[in-house]
Amino acid sequence: MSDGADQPRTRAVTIKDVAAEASVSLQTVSRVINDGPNVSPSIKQRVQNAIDKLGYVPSLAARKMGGNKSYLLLALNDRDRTIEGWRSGDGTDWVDQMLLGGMLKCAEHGYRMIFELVDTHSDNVERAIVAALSAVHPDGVILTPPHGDNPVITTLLVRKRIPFARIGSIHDGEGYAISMDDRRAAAAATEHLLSIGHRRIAFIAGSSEYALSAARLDGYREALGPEAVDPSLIAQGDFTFDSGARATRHLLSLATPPTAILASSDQMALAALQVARVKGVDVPRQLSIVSFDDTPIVKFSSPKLTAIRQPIARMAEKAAELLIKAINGEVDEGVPHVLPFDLVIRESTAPPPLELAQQQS
Amino acid sequence: MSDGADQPRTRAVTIKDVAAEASVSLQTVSRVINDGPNVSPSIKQRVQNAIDKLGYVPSLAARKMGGNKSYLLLALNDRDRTIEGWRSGDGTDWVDQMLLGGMLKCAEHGYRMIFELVDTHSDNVERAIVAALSAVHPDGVILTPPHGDNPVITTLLVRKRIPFARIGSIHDGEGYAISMDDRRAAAAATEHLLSIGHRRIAFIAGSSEYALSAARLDGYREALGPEAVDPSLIAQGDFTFDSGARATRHLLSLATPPTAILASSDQMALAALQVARVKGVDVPRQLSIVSFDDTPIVKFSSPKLTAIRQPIARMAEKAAELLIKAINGEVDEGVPHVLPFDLVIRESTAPPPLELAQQQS
DNA sequence: TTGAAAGCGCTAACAT
DNA sequence: ATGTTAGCGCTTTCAA
Repeated sequence: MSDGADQPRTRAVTIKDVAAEASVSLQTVSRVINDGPNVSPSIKQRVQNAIDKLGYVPSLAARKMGGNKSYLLLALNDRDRTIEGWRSGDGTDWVDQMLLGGMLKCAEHGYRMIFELVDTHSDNVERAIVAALSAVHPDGVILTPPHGDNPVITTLLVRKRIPFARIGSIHDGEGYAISMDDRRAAAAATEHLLSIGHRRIAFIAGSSEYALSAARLDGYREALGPEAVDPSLIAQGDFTFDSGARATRHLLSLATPPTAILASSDQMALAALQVARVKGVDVPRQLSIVSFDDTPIVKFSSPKLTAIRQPIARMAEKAAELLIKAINGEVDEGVPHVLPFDLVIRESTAPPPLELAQQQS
Repeated sequence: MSDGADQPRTRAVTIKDVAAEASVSLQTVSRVINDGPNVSPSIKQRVQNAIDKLGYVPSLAARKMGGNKSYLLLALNDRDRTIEGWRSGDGTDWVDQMLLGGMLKCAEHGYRMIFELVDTHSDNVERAIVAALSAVHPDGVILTPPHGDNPVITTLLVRKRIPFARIGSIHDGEGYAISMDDRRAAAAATEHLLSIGHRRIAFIAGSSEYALSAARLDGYREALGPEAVDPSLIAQGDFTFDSGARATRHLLSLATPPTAILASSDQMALAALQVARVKGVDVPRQLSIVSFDDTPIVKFSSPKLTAIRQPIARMAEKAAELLIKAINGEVDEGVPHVLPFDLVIRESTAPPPLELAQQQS
């Protein structure tokens, strides 16, 4: 095997080359790159020309070594949950949406987002995080559920003085809390159902481990009006398909079954749809269904599901934006950032059967 | 705002600290980290203890600066296509599957995968790639379709002597070609349809920009047998839903329409399904549909689609594995690596209507 | 088998 | 407004 000394191997272009080309010092080039002060327009132009001519791009590693910035944001996702989602092909596009929002925003500012999985359930979460931080040296960290609510992680980050954002985390505290208004979203979905005539609206709650589950339930109650809440129409689920199926079977077997179901996740809504089909209950004519999250699959079911759309990309974008600002010293208030959601009305919601609507009101 | 000089800010643990802790030189620690030769077991153990005690993890940036390895693999994806997929929420999990295979394999070997988008259609692809390479200095690059077939990119990588893998690229040449056997897969799908009695099997081709489109068409032709190929049953698509809908409308309006359709992508198959529904054609009783890719959504359509499953995760895994080996000098032959596919039979395929089957055979 | 010295490409602090 | 110097945390020589 020829040991490639045959070609003069194009050495990488460094700041030195640019400095030589422009006949200035390294430092001046560095100043131009970093948009630093005290560079005369003419020299700046000269350096810029050299950069363009040589196609110079600074090495991230070297920048990190020299200064104290790595131009890296680290996005931490739950390992088990993420891998399980990928393996099962459940159609959840959480990761994609977060890359969409996060990567593009980072790129805008010359940053890069490193995506990493962390095993939360292990008792040495701390070690795992420290390892990632030590290896990557990110300028900021993006925490996704449920990491944003893990005090081991947040206090570690605080101690290390690394700015971080908590996506999907509601409570305030250290780091930027970024979420959508789950309460209002549930209320909006409920109001939509009320507005088209439904009165017996059931709610399938999500796992109580997540703060947003309670928020959604609150929104549902609020929209209904306290006096109109029928506890028998509130079922407990855990976001999974199976739990949704179980809850729906229960609800539909009630003496006076609901005319609409608001499910706290797409999987549970899809389960409701399937149970309804099996029972011969027509959706949406006999039963309306609204789901939460709006992952891709709900657009491909039949009927397509009306859903609350979670603004994941925008949350990731916001997180990146706030962190980059923080890194540059533009400190933002620690106020929770609540992003708008969408209620996407598709085919799974319709007015209730006439006789039932009358009988109820 | 208090300016945190209150806490003694935990300085990062470096190789120096480990050396001091173990009372050895930096170099010895470096040797232990890199599993280098000439370290006595006792010292090695001592150093390892210090590493564990201090929770030391080497900095990627520093390693890159010192040596010539970055422990980074760069995965290049098509910018427009990827973003468009993310924005539209089309349910494609290409990126997820590639992260699944690539990231986990990288992690096994202490590597990291950096995911990056590149605008292929721009005339300065080269500049974009050079920029990414200069910034990241990856030890290897993973090219995804259609990048693996872009000579501008591959020759650049060859010139820079950066090992790379071409996922979904069939032809041999520089870099590791990793693909699934698209020809055999299309043939297998066609054979499945033949075996349950179909004779008029239509094929919706994918965009000719992709080499695999031709391979799939070849497989279809081959399984059918040259003499049985009816050119009017071959329609051109470009992987998108719309193109699939157009092709299907055309096929179903033929004087003697097909009893089965093999579509080169899930989106096109889903489109076929929808067009059939609109036209009142029952799937699978009057029309069978087989799709390519097996993204999550095809499991949630009704009927669920029979599909060829692309082993994306395994291809990414293979790519990472080959590259890491190459980096460590274990050169693999340049032989194309063809990975196995699955034909997942679900609900969208069934024997053709009896009268048609008879009339045809 | 171990250690010491040099340098990777950059930035921060300090000149000028 | 520009240049010079000293590292950053490692690995790669080379020396012992």
